[in-house]
Amino acid sequence: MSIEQRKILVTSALPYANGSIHLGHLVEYIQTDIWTRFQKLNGHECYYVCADDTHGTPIMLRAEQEGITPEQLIERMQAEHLADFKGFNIKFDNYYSTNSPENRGLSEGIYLNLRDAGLIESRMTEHYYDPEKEMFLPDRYIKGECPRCHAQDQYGDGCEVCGATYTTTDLIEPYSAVSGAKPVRKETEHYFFKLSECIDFLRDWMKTGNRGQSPLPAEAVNKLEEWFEAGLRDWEISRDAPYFGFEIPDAPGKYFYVWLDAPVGYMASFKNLCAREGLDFDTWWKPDSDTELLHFIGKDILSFHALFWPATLHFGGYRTPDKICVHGFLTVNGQKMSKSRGTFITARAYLEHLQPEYLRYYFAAKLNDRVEDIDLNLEDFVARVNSNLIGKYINIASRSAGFISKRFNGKLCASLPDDELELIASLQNAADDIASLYEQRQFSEAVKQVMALADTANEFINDTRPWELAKQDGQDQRLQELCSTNINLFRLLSLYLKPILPELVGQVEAFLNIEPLVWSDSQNPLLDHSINKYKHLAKRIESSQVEAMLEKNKADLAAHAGKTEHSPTRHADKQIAEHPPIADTIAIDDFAKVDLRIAHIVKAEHVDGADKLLQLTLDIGDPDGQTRNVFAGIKSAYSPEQLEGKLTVMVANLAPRKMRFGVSEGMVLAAGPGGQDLWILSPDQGAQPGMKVK
RNA sequence: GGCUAUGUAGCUCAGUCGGUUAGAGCGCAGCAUUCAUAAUGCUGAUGUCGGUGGUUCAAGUCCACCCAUAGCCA
Repeated sequence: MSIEQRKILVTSALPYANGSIHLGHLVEYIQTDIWTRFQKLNGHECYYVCADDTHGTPIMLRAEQEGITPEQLIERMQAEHLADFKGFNIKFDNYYSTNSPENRGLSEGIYLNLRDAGLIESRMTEHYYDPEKEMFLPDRYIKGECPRCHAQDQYGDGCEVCGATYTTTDLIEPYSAVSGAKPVRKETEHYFFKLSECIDFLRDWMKTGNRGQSPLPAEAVNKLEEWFEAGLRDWEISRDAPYFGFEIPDAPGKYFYVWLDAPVGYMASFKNLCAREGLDFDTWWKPDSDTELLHFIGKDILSFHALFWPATLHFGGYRTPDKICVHGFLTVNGQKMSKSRGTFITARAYLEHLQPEYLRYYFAAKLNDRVEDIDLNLEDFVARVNSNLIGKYINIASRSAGFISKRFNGKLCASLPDDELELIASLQNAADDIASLYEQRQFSEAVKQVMALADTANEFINDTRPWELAKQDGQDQRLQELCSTNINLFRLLSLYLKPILPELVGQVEAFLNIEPLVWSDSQNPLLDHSINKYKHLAKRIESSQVEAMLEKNKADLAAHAGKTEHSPTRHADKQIAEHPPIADTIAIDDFAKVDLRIAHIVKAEHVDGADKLLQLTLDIGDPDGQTRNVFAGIKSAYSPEQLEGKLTVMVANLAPRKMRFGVSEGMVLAAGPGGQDLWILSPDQGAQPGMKVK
């Protein structure tokens, strides 16, 4: 394949410096890494840059809680992140930090350009303020009572129990999740980016991109149409001190909101690389640059990358991205990753028990160019790796190499008969198709095609029966031809898998005694060449390894419970606060007012139209056999089947409350911050329905 | 609640413009094979295409509603 050399800059979303890398993150880094490795094998000038996203309130508060500076915290997290990425053979050309001089300079420059273009405006706005902590609070740090269903401890943006969405100011009895203090409303000046004025540019960019092609997948275009339809709101880009971030140049005491400088971190990381490698930054970032710019992101941060980012770039004086590659989320065993189920698997826990390239292979076998969630089914993972990678692919080398080293001193034939050359050619001819699948990020289809070629190779070996020739006199030459053919087939398969399995194929190259393979090598068979003695290249996964990983992961999560809050998404304001402080002291009489009873969950069912609720039928030992009907906001943590038959504790004398779906006659007790991290209480064995808890 | 997606064999997924009997890999069963750290080949069984209703000569595919899963609503 002779092609013009392209100049391509690729990024993955920046991981937030407040949490560990987990398998969900890795979908993205592995996807990006495979794509960039493929481009490099194909001879293009391709750079893959990333950085830690280091600013924002959660970092500031966590550092404070640990008694260290934010700089110390982000340095430690960056080292952790880098070790995890290295463990999975993610090869960045540069990995940097948003807390860098380059990023400060670029962010300030973009801001000033936007200001000069008349797109920055300051307005007085009212926000919640924590008088004890003396700081403004992001919405996620305000909790209170839901204005619709009156559930307690709900966040400022929506109710986990009834699913209502509202704004923080609607909360009843709000309190600060940082200090527990009652927040006050306070006016402050904020800076806004007038996104509303960018709508024509964005509509146009969404349709035709930089080169007449939409930079977005169809699903994302739909989503943007929806946003355009609703009209774009201006974007608040400042935060008040105290804040860990960059101070706004012409506004002392005001800081850039973390999401302003985070994507600029892509540029900053690249600028840092330019300085090191002598590249010209402007060639890549000037308006109308003829280089390519691609961002790989998860579907959760589409708005930042498809609205704010292109608009800030365009009006800030830079080029816009050519492509936003959007992937879905990772589920484990068909469900959202969950700490309580032990499926919130960290990169570290995986690496301690399993080989990184097996996960790379599994993800590759499922990834495509669409915004779809992919599932890590652990049983399927074991079966698939063992049967495809070991049984089909590695086995081809293993069943041919012995003859070559024992009988022919490691030497491959100098020439092959036409039939064998034809077979090799049929694999060579697949190179273009497979390349185009990699290019289009259809990795699952690429893997499928490579595995079909591996099947062809195994069929060939079966049909030609080299092991029989080995026992016959005078068949040496034929045996050598066949085994040389098989080694050539194996070499081609290895090349085609190299973007996915760089480390394993590195071992293959050592075994074959060849220079690192590049894509164009597919067209030249390996003949008249000495290979090294075969050492087994890869081992099967034992399911016990997976179990050990889950155990270890569970133990880690338990050890860190309450210390670090993870979030399935990876950015600042999604992070959840620490435990609320202990409430005011009460007298025993106050407690005695609460009538707690052991309840038997007779029935649990989904509620039509409710996002968070399960309807429970509870038996609390009523002599007439009367049961209680309770709506509990625990759907995100439990399925009905998990609950039926269980014993739990309920408040039996709570005033019945009319909810949208019926009357709730009490509440069940549960602990945890919410979402999947919610655990209902259950009594020790022997307790009977109706017993009073005292 | 609104929106964007997804739902096809035990598992993981293909399925183009609506067009014969709905496919693949894995797993499973039987046979063959023993070069291969147990790996391979051949043969075979397996489906209420999430549900209901509609459009059509014809629906996995188009439409409406519902259910489930995930995400977004800045």
